[in-house]
Amino acid sequence: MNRTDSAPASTDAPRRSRPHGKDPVGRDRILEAAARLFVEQGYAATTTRQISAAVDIKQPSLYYHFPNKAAMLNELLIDTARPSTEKARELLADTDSDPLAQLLTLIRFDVHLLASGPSNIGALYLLPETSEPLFGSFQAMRQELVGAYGALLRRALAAGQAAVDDPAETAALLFSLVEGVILRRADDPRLDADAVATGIEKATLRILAADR
Amino acid sequence: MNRTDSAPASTDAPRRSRPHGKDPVGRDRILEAAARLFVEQGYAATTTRQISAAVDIKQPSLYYHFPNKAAMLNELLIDTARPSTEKARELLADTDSDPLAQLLTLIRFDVHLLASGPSNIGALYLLPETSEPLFGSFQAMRQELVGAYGALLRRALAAGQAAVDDPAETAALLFSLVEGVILRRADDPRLDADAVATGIEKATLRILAADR
DNA sequence: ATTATCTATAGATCTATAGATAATGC
DNA sequence: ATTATCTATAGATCTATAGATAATGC
Repeated sequence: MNRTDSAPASTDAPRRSRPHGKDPVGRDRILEAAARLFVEQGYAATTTRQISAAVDIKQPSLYYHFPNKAAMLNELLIDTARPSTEKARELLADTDSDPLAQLLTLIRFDVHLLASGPSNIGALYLLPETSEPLFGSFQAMRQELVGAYGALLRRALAAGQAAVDDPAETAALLFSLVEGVILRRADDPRLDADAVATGIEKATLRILAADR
Repeated sequence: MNRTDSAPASTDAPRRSRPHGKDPVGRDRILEAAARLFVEQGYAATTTRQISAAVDIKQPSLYYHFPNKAAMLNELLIDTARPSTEKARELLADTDSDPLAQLLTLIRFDVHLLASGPSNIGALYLLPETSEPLFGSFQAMRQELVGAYGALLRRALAAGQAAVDDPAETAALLFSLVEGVILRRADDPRLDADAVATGIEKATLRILAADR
């Protein structure tokens, strides 16, 4: 709405043109606006006109940056999921470290990702539209992340660092405990990321019977 | 889609008319169809035409049963949330029983509600539209339920049945653990309700340090 | 007379395309 | 010449209302 800034859009990117006397809006500002609206209103309920208004351009101008509305959601989903997936790969590749500590590291990483940032970006994961095949690469990333929780838990069990009856069930439960942050933040926008991270870490240790 | 049944719509309700030679569709079948579509596609993405087609009537005929689309969602939300809220009230009113056992009863009740039934009905809670003021009475029921988790946990702590650092944080965490069932069921439609309930109950006992 | 449907349609969108154009960089 | 915008608009919806009508119950 309030587009009055005249500073360069970016500091390191090569300088671009400035038609109509303003700085170009750029994909990133459009994506930020779309993210906030998608999280607050949902994907289908958010119109391209609302997105364009939020960055103070006309609705058809969006199509210079994106081929369609779904491409915006796809990019947001992948950008949001990527850090977790990369962290998980990195941890899985390191087979020399303490697996329980690695699992806790992954959990803390994910919790901070979900609990920080200006908008509840993880709520994008909960949009019904994400289950469409169009967003398959995002779904694959999430499945990879779930798999990493399971793999790290099995390693911790093999190392005698945890004691649980049903490893698959426990891995799914831990994952949903982390994702529960999205639901909690939706209920309470002022959620304290550190308090939540601490609570989930302690709960994890107890669930794994790793604290006695 | 497949509307061929000719049995009476209901066994106990007073017999109603049958225009056009078919049994009347009735609010309940419409709500079931709407629920499935809202869960699968979201509210905004589901058209009134899709709902009507699912019960084999024409789109405007819906408006004989409901004033508008939002009224369908509102009724679904309240019907879905009511059992949990009533159970919670009932448990809170009984101050003579074992509070930890009561908390576990409430958790089991909610998990079964979310994990059973033909569609993932709890996914209605996650629709972005539910945060609109229009659905305020639903939101109030959910807040009451969250409050009950907190109240029962505090009673259990006072009775020395649990040991946690941060009761408010723990209550919110337990609640999100239960609601996590919605997310797990969205990922895996064939989720085993009993296995999940057992897993969550055990996790709860450990989180509360009530198992040692 | 009442119930539950139907047909027809108004009015309001919403997404995306076509083509023009102003500012910039070379 | 390229970039990033604009105006105008096609075409496809989507929700809800108006009014007609067939089947049933009294």
